[in-house]
Amino acid sequence: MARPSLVSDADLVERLADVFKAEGFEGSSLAELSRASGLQRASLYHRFPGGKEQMAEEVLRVTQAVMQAHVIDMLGQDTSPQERVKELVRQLDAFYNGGRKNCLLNKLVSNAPGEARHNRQIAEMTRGLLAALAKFAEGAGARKDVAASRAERAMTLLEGSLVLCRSLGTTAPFQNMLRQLPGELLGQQES
Amino acid sequence: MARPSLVSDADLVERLADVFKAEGFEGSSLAELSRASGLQRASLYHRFPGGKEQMAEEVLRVTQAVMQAHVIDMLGQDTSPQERVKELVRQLDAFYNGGRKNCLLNKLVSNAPGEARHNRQIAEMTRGLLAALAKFAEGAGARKDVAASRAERAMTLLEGSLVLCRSLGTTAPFQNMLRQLPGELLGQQES
DNA sequence: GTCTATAGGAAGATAGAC
DNA sequence: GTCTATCTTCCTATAGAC
Repeated sequence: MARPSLVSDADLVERLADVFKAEGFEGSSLAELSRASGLQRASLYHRFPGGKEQMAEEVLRVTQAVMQAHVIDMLGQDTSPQERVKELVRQLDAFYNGGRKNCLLNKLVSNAPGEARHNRQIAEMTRGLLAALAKFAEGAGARKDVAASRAERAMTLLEGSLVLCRSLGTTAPFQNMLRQLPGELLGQQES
Repeated sequence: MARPSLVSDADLVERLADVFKAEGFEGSSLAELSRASGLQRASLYHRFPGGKEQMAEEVLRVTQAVMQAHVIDMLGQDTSPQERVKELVRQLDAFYNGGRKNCLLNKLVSNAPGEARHNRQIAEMTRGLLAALAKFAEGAGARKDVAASRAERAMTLLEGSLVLCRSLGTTAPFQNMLRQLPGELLGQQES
C-alpha cells in the first residue's frame, strides 16, 4: 500500500455507524457520512465500492463482531452469573453511551415490502443475542422455556427503553432498564 | 365546496400514516405517499401546503387523537381494572395490527441534532400515555411510585416488542407482550 | 488513497389548466 | 379539488488528476 489511509478501517466504520444510528439508512446522506468520516464522497466509494448499501453492511458486520466479543462470549465465561450480568450492564451502558445512542438494528431494519435490505443479517444478530441471553439464564438456573422468555423480555426492555429515551428526550428509561436487567435475567430477587 | 374530495380527510391521513409507519420520515417519498393515498403530488400539496413536514404533523395529531379516545379516555372509565386492561390489550392489538405495524413515535422521532422536527409533539404524546397508564395502575391499587414504574415498563415492553418483531420478522414478541401486559400493570398475579 | 469536478437521476415543491 | 407539466435542489455515483 503506497499511501497509508488517513482513517483506520475500524475508526471509519465506527464513525459511519454513529451516523446510521442517529439518522437511519435513508436519513444518512453521503454528504453527512463524508463529513462524519472526514473523507470525501469519492474516497468513501474507493473503500466501499458498493456505496451506502455496502457501508451499512460493513457497519452491521463490525457491530455484530463487537457484540460477539464483548457480550456473547463474555456471557459464556465461567465467572459467577452475578458477575457476568454486572459486566453485561457495563458493556451495554458503554455500547449505547448511557442511552444516548440508538440501536443499529432498530434504525436499519426495514418494514417496507421489497426493501428488506439487511433484514436477514439483522434477524441473525437478534437471534444470536437472544440465544446467548437464554443460555446464560439457563446456566443461572432457569428452566429452558423460562430462560427463553427472560431473554426475549430482556431484549424487549433494552430496545424499548432506547425508543422511550428518544421519545422523551431523556436517558432515564435506559438507566432504569439497566437497573432492572439483573433481576430480569436471574429471576425476581429484587436487591 | 364545489368539487367533493376523492378521499376523506380521515382516510387520507390514515393512508399517509401507514406509509410513515413503514418507511419513516426520510424514507417516505412523495411518490410513495401519492401512490398510497391515490392522490397526485400536487393534490397532496393542496391539502397540505406545508408539504411532507405538515403531512407528518397531521398524522401525529390524528394518531394522538385516536390514542386519546381509544386508550387514554378508556383507561379512565369506571369499569373494573381487569376489564379495562383487557380492553387495552384489544385496542393495542388492533392499533398495531397484531404487531405488523410499527409505532409512529419510533419511526418519526429524530436523534439528529438540529433535526428535532416533531420531537416536542412526540414527547407530549409519550408523556400522555405514560401518565394515563400510571394513573390506571394507581387506581388499581399500586403506590404512586410503583404505578409510574409499571407504566414506564409497560410502554417500554410495547415499543421494544415492536422493534423485536421487525428485527426477527415475526409478530410473536408483540403477542407475548400483550399476554404479559395485564400482569405488568396490575401486579404480578400470574394467571 | 485521496481529491475536484461532474454526470445522471430522484426528490420536494410550484404553476397553471380544467 | 385534482390534474399534467415543470422547476430546482439534493442525492448517489463515476471519471480522472495527483
